[in-house]
Amino acid sequence: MSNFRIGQVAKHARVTVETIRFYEGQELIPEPRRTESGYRLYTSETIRRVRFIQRAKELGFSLKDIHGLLTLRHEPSAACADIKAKALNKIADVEEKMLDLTRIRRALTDLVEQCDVEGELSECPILDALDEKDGWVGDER
Amino acid sequence: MSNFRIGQVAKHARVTVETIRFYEGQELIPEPRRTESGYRLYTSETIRRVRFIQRAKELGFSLKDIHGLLTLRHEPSAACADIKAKALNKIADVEEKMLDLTRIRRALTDLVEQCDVEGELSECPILDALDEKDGWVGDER
DNA sequence: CTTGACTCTGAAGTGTGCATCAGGGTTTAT
DNA sequence: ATAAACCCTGATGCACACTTCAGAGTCAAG
Repeated sequence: MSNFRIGQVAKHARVTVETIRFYEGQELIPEPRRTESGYRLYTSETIRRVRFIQRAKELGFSLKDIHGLLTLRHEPSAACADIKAKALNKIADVEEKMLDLTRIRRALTDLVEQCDVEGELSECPILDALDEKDGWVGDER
Repeated sequence: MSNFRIGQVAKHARVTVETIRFYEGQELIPEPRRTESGYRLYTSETIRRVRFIQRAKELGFSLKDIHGLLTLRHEPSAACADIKAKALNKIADVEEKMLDLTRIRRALTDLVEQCDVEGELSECPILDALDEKDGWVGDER
């Protein structure tokens, strides 16, 4: 169930072979072993990794973020406490993303409802939806 | 409560003036009126818009997506049904993102727990997080 | 044993989302 | 009335995440 060549990995993970090689350069996937002639040989683990990377990207994580996620558990000499701290930070990131998504969805569902009730869209509920957590426009950081 | 110049808008929206002008070029914000000498004059509506754009970006929406969101409500001759369909598509996107984030958070909290209980972390739980919804690696489109 | 699909490396190019610079004009405070 | 702070346009530069060459070797099928 192993020994995929780069093209097969690409197909299964729905990316191009160049993306795979690029990820290798970025250390997002480990250097694979090679055939005698130099062809890369992968296992299905790599396919899972590449798929994970694609999903995480869609969620707004940068490749750097993703690298952090993927290497959380075996940092060079990290004490368990360090790993935990980092993981907790990531959790906070994730939760903020979720909160914002909730607001966006709220705005969108409001829009749909207005669509249902009237044939007419007077005001823009999308613009309103992300407002309330800031006060008036004049608030500074 | 109106008549902001570009620098004030930038400050209130926590971006640079270049970003504002860039957004104008991308038609993400409307062309503002001008003073006699050519200075742009905005209302607080623009500040709200720019803030909205920043949030949506953090969620992984591209500027093109955001343009779509912002112009949903007054498409040239779009039937309400078209607008609704677009909004529903976005909602589906958002909900998928939320599901994925939930899975990632789960993986991260599991990781933290393992950290608490043991000093030992066996396999990478993060990779598992986004796995189950695809079948085996061999599924094609 | 040749044709076509696949793979290799390294370098250069692309699209997005701005940031920076060059070379000016405008406003405001002192 | 002049310096500081702001604004203008248009061009160029930059980080990120790839994509596209260019030029060559490898392998399976007929």
